[in-house]
Formats: sequence, structure tokens, C-alpha cells
Amino acid sequence: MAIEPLHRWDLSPDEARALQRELAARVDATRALGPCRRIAAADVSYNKGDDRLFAAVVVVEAGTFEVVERSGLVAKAGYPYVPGLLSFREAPPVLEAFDRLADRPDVLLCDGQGIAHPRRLGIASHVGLWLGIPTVGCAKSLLCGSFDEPGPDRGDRSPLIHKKERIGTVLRTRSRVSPVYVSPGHLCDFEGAERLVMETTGKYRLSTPIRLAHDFVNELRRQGGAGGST
DNA sequence: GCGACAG
DNA sequence: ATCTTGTCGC
Repeated sequence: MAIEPLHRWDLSPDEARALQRELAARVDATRALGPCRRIAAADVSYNKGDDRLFAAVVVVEAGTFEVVERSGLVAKAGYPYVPGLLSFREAPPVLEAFDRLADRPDVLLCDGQGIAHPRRLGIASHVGLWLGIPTVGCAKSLLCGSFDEPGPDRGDRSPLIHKKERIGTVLRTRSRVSPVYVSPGHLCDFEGAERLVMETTGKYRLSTPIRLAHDFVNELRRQGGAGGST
């Protein structure tokens, strides 16, 4: 199951933004999210003065959160961090890690925005187009848009709006704790995105699969942080 | 022109 | 994202 390349990654910032506008037109954020048995989450980590990125994808069983499979790797960063262009830096290694999975999960959660992006193509949407599976963006902070502060209890939510358009949901996953910013990546609607995040969140602020991916990728970074593998 | 700006 | 100690609160 090889991933068919959609486009090149070595683009100038202006070219990258133009491509995002084209790709955003192909994103489907109206599809209802079906039952998800195998849930995956991806995350990326790196050290400050190092040009290597550590990427990981963790797959868990719905309900029990039992880890079914994990995929991790180290790769050279091919793009700098530019607000709004995060996927050009982190998507390549995430796609590579995903491609190494033995079995395809039903949905992929990404640590970042979905369509809640200035040009409606956050990393979750971008990766969703490449993979052709449902993806959901769950970010810890806001990139763009405005909203009314959601209620203080777990489950309380408020629509995220940008330029008169609905782009996501500000969701309180834990009472009295800062909310997370949820938005459809691809092949998923607002309700499905909210439901997936709520159903995968327990005693912590972040979705369990995302936390597991975060822990795993940091484990890889701290362990392989000194030198390469050559 | 000024401020904001996922990870 | 990462660099870092203590500290407030349940």
C-alpha cells in the first residue's frame, strides 16, 4: 500500500501557500465520521539545535486504548517552521511513519489544526488528502479565528469562526482546564471530530492516542538525541 | 501599517 | 517544538 505523491514539498513559502489554496478545495469536511475501531495519532518532536525530526504514529483499539501498533522514525527536517506552513515541515515524516504501519487505522488524529487554518489546510487536512482516510485536527493553541469562551465543564464547547465561516470547535475536554481546538481534517465533519476527541479523552486534557504518540516520539528523541544511526 | 502566528 | 525549578491546587 504505497502512498501516491500528491505534490512536491520543496516549495518556496509563496508557492506553498498557493498550493494550500488549491488543495483546500479538495478537502471534504462534510462527511459523517463512521465507526472507528482502530484509532491512530501522530506527533513530531525535535531538539533545538538539531535538524533532525522524530515522528511517530501510534494505533490504539477504540474503547480500551490498547496499543495495537507503533511506528517511529528520525528524518532530516526539510523545511523550517513557518506559521501556517507547519505541514511542509512535519507532514513528510508523519506520512513516512504512517506508511510503515502494517494495517491501516480507521482514523488519524493529528497534533495541530485541520481546516481551522488561514487557508483551510492545517496539517490534519493536508495529511488526510495524502492518505485518503478520515483525519481530525486537535491543537493545544489557536492559529486563527475567534470564539466565545466555552462553559467550565467537560464537554462544553463553542464554535470557532474565521471570516464569517465555521472552521472548528473550541472544546473543553476537562472541567476547569484550558480547552483544545478541534477541527475536521478530511473525510470528517465537525460533529465527528468533536465526538472522536471526546471519546478518546479521559482524565487528561489531551486525547489518549495523541498523548501516547507524544510520549513515544519523545522517547525516541531522548534516546536517539545524541548521534545518528550510521 | 500593526499585531498575530499550530508545532 | 525545546530550554528548565519550583510551586499552586485538588
